[in-house]
Amino acid sequence: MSDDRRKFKRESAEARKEALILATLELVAENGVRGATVRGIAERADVTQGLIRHYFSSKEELIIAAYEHHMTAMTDQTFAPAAGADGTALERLTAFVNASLTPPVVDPRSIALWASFLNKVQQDEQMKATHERTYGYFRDFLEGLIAAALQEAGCPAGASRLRQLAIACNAVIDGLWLEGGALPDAFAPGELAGIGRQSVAAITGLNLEQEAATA
Amino acid sequence: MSDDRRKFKRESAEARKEALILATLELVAENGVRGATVRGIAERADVTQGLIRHYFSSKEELIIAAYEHHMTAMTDQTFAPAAGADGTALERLTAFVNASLTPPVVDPRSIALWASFLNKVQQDEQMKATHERTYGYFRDFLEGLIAAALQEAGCPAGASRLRQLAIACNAVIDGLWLEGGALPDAFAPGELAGIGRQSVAAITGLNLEQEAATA
DNA sequence: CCAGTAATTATGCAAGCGTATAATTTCTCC
DNA sequence: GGAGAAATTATACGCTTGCATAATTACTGG
Repeated sequence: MSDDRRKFKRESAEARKEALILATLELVAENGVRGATVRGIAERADVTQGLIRHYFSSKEELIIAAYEHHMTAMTDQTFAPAAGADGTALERLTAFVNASLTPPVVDPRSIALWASFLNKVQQDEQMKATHERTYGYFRDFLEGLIAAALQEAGCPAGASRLRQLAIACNAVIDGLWLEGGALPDAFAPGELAGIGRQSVAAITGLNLEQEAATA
Repeated sequence: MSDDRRKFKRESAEARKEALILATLELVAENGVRGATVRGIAERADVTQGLIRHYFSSKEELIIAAYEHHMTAMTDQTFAPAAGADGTALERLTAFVNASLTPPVVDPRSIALWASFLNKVQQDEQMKATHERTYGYFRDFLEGLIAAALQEAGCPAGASRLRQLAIACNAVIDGLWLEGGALPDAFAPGELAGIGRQSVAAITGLNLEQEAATA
């Protein structure tokens, strides 16, 4: 009948790698990088530990792959809503703030991952490069949005002031992202994004108080 | 002559505990909680590993003691400059922002410690309590300063708005603290505090642009 | 100055770690 | 349908870990 006596099923390299990476991210978020053991990851992915070595030449390599996977997912989630060239610069800035401060970007698991990876990022050159590239991309993108919105509003700013505005707005967004992830129940849905829009508005002098129109 | 044949020196319980805690914080900042091994800590404190068990009944207990030590040091450094009742509320708010965004509060090691402890904090009840108490104290204190400064300026705010302002200002400070600690060379001395003052000013509508007068 | 006691070191143990390699099992192709 | 190849499991090794306990060493009080 339905009792399948097979002891395992073969999967494509892609599917297996992804499953292992997802299991790794779960355990890293829960127990940190060192707490994410090869045996634990294998169990979470429903395979035996030997298989990990078949797809990744070391635990280090798996960790790096997982980190890159996570960073890509985060940037995709953040940038997609604001990447469309349609709409005014102000609308795109608003969409960016909103996306950065609502799920799935705001999420306890993301905070935990960010914290867990921090040590490794500071020590491993490859991870450091990934981190700085992502971070720089984020801030430059934000600075570009602010510049365009200010231009649009008829009050363009110099390079020095633009840099300061981007640093400040980036900081509010980061800080709110952190608070929302660390204390998920302390804020009503949408409250964080609302405070974010108001703060960015106050700092830049722009008016992005209203919710972004959904496309 | 000066060749002291003694194999070790006895120290007071206080001094030994503090030395062990400081060694623990160093290693936790460098390698995370799991990477701070009993043997590593003992070596860093120039003792043998057995001594740790003599002063702390387990590694867990040492970690908790180290966390509490660190949190106390952080709050002391942050609150001391603004705790003096002298000066206007605006001056105290300014001093608070400055203290939060200059060394030794802004420090790569603090960020590393914060990240390393995060996992443990979310799992251990005692550490969680310490964390929430510290965090709540920080935000309530900031909210009080903002309330007093607004009152002083003749434009008091309601409870709901006050809460939002405190959340937003707390977020900017946290975000800048994070950026300054993660990228210590990206900012000129005092630049972070300057951006912090400007941002808090923009968000609250207060005017704390000038540096705080030193007492 | 010398015994007693507490601090400190020295040694050992069981469990868990990452990694390596051999033994199986599943699938594909002719 | 059976042989070859690749995926997966099974087993083992050396090392590190936290913890326990015994053996030393340094200090103190009479």
